[in-house]
Amino acid sequence: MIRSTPTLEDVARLAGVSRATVSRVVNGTRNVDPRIQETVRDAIARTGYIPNHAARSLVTRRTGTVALVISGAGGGSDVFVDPFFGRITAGVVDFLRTRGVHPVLMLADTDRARVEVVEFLRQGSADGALLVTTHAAETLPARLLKARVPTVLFARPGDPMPVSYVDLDHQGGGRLAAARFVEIGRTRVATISGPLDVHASQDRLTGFREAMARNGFPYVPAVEGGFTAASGSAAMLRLLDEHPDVDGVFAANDLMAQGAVEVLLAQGKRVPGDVAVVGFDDSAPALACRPALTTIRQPVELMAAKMAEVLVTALDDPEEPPRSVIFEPELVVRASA
Amino acid sequence: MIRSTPTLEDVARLAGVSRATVSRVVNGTRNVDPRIQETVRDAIARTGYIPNHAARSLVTRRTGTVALVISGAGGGSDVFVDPFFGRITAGVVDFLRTRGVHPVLMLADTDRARVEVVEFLRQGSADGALLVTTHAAETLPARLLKARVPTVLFARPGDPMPVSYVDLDHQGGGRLAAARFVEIGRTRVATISGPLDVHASQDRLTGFREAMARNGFPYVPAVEGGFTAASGSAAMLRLLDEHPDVDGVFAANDLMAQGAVEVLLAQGKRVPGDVAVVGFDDSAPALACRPALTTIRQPVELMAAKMAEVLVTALDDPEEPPRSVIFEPELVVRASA
DNA sequence: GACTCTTTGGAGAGCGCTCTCCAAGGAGGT
DNA sequence: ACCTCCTTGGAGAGCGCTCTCCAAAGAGTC
Repeated sequence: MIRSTPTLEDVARLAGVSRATVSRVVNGTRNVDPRIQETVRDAIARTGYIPNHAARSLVTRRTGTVALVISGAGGGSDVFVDPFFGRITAGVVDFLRTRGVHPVLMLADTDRARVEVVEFLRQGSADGALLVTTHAAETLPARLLKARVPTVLFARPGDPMPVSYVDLDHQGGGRLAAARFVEIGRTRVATISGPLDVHASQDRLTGFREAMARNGFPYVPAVEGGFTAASGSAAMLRLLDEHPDVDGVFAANDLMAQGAVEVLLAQGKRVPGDVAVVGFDDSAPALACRPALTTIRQPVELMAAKMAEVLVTALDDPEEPPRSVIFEPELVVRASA
Repeated sequence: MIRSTPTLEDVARLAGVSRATVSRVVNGTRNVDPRIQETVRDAIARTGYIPNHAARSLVTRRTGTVALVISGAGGGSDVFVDPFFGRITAGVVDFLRTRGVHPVLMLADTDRARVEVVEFLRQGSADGALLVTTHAAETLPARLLKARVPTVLFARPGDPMPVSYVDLDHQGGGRLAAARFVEIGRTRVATISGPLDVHASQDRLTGFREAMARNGFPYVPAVEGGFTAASGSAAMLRLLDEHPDVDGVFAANDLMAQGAVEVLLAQGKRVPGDVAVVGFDDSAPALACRPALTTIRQPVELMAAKMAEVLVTALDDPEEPPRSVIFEPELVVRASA
């Protein structure tokens, strides 16, 4: 028997009712006589019927999927091994699965890729976009907005625009780090910042410096890193060269902190004895590092889940105005500071 | 102007041709007079036309997406922070994007989720499935096969069945590790295996033991771990307790090796001076570990890309018989052994 | 110049579903 | 007993696209 997949029509015929009725029991719209429902369900089971997704979304204009767009500067698919994006994915998937929505993974690392993302959304392959972007200069938010694609960003957009987003109070995070150094009496602190074309990096740096200034330390040396362990090591080397007497280092993420600790240890410094180190994120490397990192916790999974929630809500009510949700960071004291 | 998205019909009217002709120039099927093509393209540009995906796939029976299914035992979305899955994702995305195919992420950690995966595929939401499964008892391959869903597995199926897959020669990997210990003259080696309900774990263990036996070491103590750093530490502790004189440890993945090294160092042993450690995978932790891990490299990205390639090929030619591609592991010598 | 063959545009039939509208029948009110 | 209202099933019109089939016109052949 070469039966192709059964359609609504087949089920209706077998149950002796109309297509509309079968559709009603499948979707639970409107009342259907319980006995007829029974008959229909039976027919569905017997035929092994399953609704065709394309046909359905052709008329409903809904696909039940959203695009999860990762916009790296040019890192390509390397981003997937970054624990930060892993945590985002986890948070997004965790929320979406409860709503029967599926994420399709897209990379927006080249202009060609960006165009493809917009086309993907415009042709209705997904109902909306979750955009994880770090660089302030990213053009995708504006393009998506123009194409009227429901979008929620992870991190506020480079230029102010009417779009929903979730974000962290990065300045607050910087202040938390500063407070820790003050608390443990460090007086010669420096910082390894993230890439300065990233809002979050700037904010962490600003918050840190301002809080230090308010505590009587007008100048905090800073070296720019690239959010990788290697860049953290390099930055630490430079810092040590220019300020050999440094006794506290705030790194703008855990990976860089890890790199810094390694250099410090290799140079015979004790951590936190000689130099205290504070990281940022509280991701896996913070725990794996020796000594374990004191860090500023960013609830990435929660933020990602919220981002998904905001999108799904917006999808259900397109009239809703854009929303922003800002999360608060938290100091996690471990061994390094 | 409240224009809804333009359709083929709109473009056709504007260009003064039929729907079929516009469809032809959009899809590049059949010849169309260059001048008419010009007119049509112009009309497309003027209207901002973009093909509707649902309508198209309703008739073509193709969606241009595949499901990337991660089947964890019950770990939930934590898997996304595991560098192993990150590497798989990277490899898959890297290949698929060159072919204009998009992966939708799905978790199959509960039976309910497994049913949803099968339904998702059956209703034609995706053209095929990439299934990353470790546990030999996973039922999804069989279900997918029964539903006639084009599928490619990462790791061979628990029970032999006509399905395509990519895999690593895990036994060969175990042998490579054994050879290293023999080469550096270790005589009291033990191993921390992965979960034994995972084929790969069994194979690595078997390969390792057999090779050691062939070199005159009939018995290799083994403790079962769970592929996490913590489980590696726990296993090392037990091993040390039962065999205090151990001078070589083969851990079935880098994460566990990392955990083991930590315990060793904490107990005052030198690595590799007193105890040499060999990991498996060659993922990020192998490099981050101090000392850097000597490990068995598994080309995960390549394997994942191949998995995607095999699926895409099968999609284009459904008659093609199942294929299996086995990759060879490689010894990477660093500091720990 | 009549023929066949090739090229290319148009017409129209679906793909499988949802949803609006209509009709039939039963319940309730007077 | 009549009328209105509510409930519920069916008919049928699309949703936007592809693709087969047909026709017209041009090219080539003898």
